[in-house]
Amino acid sequence: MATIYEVSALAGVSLATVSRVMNGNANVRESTKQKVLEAMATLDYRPSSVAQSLASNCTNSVGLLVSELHGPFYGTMMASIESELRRAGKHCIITAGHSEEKSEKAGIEFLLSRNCDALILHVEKLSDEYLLALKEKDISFVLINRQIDAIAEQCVTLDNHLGGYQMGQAILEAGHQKIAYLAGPSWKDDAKERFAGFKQALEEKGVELDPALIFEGNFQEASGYKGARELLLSGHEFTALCCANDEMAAGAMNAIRDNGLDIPNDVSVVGFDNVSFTQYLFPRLTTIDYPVGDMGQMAARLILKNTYKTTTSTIQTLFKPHLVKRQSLQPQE
Amino acid sequence: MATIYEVSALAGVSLATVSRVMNGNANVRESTKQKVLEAMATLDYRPSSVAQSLASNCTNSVGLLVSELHGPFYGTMMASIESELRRAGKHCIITAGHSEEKSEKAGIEFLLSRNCDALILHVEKLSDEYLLALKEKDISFVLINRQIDAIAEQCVTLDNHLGGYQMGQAILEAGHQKIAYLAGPSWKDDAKERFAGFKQALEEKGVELDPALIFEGNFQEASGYKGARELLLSGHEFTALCCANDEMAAGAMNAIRDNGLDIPNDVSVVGFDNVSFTQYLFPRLTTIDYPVGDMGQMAARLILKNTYKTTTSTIQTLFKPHLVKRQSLQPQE
DNA sequence: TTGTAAGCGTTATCAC
DNA sequence: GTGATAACGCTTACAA
Repeated sequence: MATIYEVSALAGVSLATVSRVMNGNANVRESTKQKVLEAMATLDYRPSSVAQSLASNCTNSVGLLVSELHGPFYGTMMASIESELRRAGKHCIITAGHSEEKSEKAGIEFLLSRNCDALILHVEKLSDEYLLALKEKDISFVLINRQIDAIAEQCVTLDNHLGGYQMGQAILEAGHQKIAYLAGPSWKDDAKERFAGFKQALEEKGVELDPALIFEGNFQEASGYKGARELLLSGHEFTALCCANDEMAAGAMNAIRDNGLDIPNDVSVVGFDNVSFTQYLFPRLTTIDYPVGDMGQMAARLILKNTYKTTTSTIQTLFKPHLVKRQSLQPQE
Repeated sequence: MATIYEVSALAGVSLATVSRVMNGNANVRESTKQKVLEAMATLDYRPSSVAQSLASNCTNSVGLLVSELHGPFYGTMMASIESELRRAGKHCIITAGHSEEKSEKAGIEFLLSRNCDALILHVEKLSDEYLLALKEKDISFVLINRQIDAIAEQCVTLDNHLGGYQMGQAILEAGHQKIAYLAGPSWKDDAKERFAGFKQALEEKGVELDPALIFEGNFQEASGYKGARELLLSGHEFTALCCANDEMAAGAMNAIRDNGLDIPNDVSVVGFDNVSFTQYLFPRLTTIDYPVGDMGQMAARLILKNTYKTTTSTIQTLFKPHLVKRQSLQPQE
């Protein structure tokens, strides 16, 4: 691989001049610039990004920590982040935190050991304290799907409460009164907020939520299956099942049908997130859209603005969900 | 950030010694080693991976090019690759090729500009020539889901022909005779092979495939919907619909039901790939398993073995698919 | 076992 | 405008 030395020799100029035409900022006479460009071309020169990083103290890399690299939710998130950063000439190093504290810490350490200029973190188990300590260490990062008031300006979040509220509204408007709820894990803020918003919608209309019709799952399909099954077998009637995310809704739909019931004639189902497979479900799932693509893009822009000062686009940190009407929710006469 | 100089000063040893204890290969007296370790700890020293890369001419990074970062297939692939590499202390830089030649080239250029030690490529539009030229340039890479005989040892592939054959066998064993096929794009090798294997299975049993019951889609859900719909409206009867991948199967299932037919009573459906959402479909999709996780892991191991010489695990480049029986395929009396 | 010193390929600060 | 030259923070012969 040719180096800048060979280019400078061939072009008959100094290192500095070659560097100048590469970076295009300083003034170089057009004719010398051409000589350099030619030399680069004939040598098939490519600058060493490693040497550039060492000299400039900037790696142009941002670390991305997600819970899993598979899964429709993270897929959309990673895709939007990568594409936004790549347009700006930055690359991302992606790694997984596996929803475990130790693993999330290790992931951050790993990214830091790679000298990322900034991090985008989707962490579930890490404490606020740990994250605030990162901030103290002058590590620049943005949190996605996590709210810490002290650093609100670097948190990109969804209004989960509103989403839960919209879900509640939707089934009430459809005339349902006997309603079951498949909750997410209560230690997760988003799960709590979705549930709180949901309950608020019901309360406002004076509809009571039977405690026997609440099941706490873990956001995975299997727990959706199990939850719906138990709810069904408990004997408490319901005409609508609201699920705190789409995975659980998918599991629940299977359970409902395995119990011989029809969706949505016997029971309506509503999900949350609007991940891609919801359109493949039968019936197509009515759900609350989580604009994870937009949020990923915004997380990337925050980095671009704060760390690289390369964009001035306006910043938004709180996003709003919205109802997506499909066929799994049916009006109750 | 503390540097190696400060560590060496504090520990009262030379740079080289610090470097030695960091890398753990050369011999260092236990007592001096402890001094160095202590100094590192009190300074909270972290080596600069950038400087290490420059000095050692190894970035410990492997570039990964996939068509899209979202999508269940790529998700599983990326997850397995990342986890295998990470265990070995390597990181991956992931980017998207978007199934377009220009974009795939740009992706590779991008990864190369980042000085990756090796690449793992899932490319669709790039020519064999281009890939062989990469090889000539001494760029170390492995191809996933792509067979080029001249560099077979660095191609990790699935036996798609066998998969198509298994699919054909499965529906014949279930007693179907009137069979429709939703093919993948004919310019893709995997699509061609799946179809060829499928046809072979039918031919061996003397079952004819009506040309009017073949539709060429593009592996996306929408084309599955469209294909199934056209097949249905064509008036040619069939009791089983075989799809060249799961996405199209999902679309087809929606089309079949939108046309008032039942799955699997009126028509059986079989998919290919066994991506995660197939278990959420109703009825759960019978499909051919594509062991993409194992293949991703193997791709990573190939890199670990060839580029980093860090593993000696045995290498396998051809993988076999297998039938996964679920509920969408029903025996025909 | 440990130290010295020459790279690695850039950027950036000065002069000129 | 252009050229020297000193960083940047490590690794790695080669000596000692």
